Amino acid sequence: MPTSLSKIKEDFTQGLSQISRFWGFPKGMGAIFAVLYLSPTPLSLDEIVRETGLTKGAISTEIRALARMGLVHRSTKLGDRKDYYEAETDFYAAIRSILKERQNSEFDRAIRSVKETLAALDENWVENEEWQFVYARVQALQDFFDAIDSLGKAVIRLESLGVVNVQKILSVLK
Amino acid sequence: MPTSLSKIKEDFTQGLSQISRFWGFPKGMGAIFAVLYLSPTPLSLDEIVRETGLTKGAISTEIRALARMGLVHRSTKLGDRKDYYEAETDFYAAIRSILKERQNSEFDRAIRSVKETLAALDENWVENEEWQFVYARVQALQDFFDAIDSLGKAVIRLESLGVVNVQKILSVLK
DNA sequence: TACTGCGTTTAGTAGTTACTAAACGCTCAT
DNA sequence: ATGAGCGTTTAGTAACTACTAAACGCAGTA
Repeated sequence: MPTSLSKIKEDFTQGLSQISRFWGFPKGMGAIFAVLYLSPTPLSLDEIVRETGLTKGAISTEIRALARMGLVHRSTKLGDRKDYYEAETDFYAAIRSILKERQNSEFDRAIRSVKETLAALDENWVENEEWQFVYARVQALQDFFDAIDSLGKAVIRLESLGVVNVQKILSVLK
Repeated sequence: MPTSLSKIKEDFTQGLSQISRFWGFPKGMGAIFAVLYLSPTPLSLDEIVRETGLTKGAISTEIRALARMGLVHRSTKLGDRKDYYEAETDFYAAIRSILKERQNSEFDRAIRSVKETLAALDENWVENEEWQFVYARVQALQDFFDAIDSLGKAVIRLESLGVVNVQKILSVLK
């Protein structure tokens, strides 16, 4: 017995909702993106209301967040007062946009605080065991963050290279 | 005017708390890890109470989560009924452990649901435009997840390769 | 046996979050 | 002007989360 296409779409939307929630975003955000992503044409706010069951207000605020992240784009038709929204399909571009958006966020300030700890330790150099121990540990954490950061920057360049290059990276790491 | 080492430690702990919260974990979890990470010796539960200001109960539950993730290790001394905890310093090992722990989590089930959508589409093949469109989009998302997954697996091998190799990767991508 | 010192579990709570419902303001058409 | 049709903002709420305080269980010891 075949499953209907609309049922499949619902399941897909459900999946993206959970993924969204896992990453700390509202699940509605994932649902909105899913609906747009599976639509061949840009959708109006009311159409999204119909597809997701959310209210206009919620969608309005969440779609603004999605747009800031570069995951959806807003467009208009001439002689039509509605806004229309469509999903970004280049995920690497979206990631780059998200990371840029995040630039001055809580996250980066937190990461930076580790670097500041290191600086504070430098300025208050004392020649004792505890100091040396703390310094080494904080330094090690900083190195780790730097490594992750470098890799992150590498990832967001994948778009211009094509996914095939992932294999190249893996072969380097072998 | 020099800052005291204990003040520096506090700031560091504060920073890790925020990082922890950003990743969707309780901020207390970050604080506990920070305290352990900056301690040259394993600490007892009561010592962690003293350093963090949290209650035993909270620390008890959160340290269990940290242990599951491989971020802290529990040990005991002979003839001492206390447990002692210390931080994992090999972050790549910790990441590997976290990903393993996550294996059957909500996240993986969600990711898997995309693959299931693809399978459902395969089983209900119909030769029309909408079907083809949806199939192509879901396939593209799946490809993206696969690429990220490959990179993730690459990252957790960095430990055995040394951070230098990050430069190698970057040069490949250049 | 009772006591002491552990870690754990549980009940309750303050704060946060993801929403809804509805008022609002803006822009265009009449 | 007035009204209709948009998106946005706001006030309120139900559900959830990260904690606290305190009871609990379970050793080893006197």
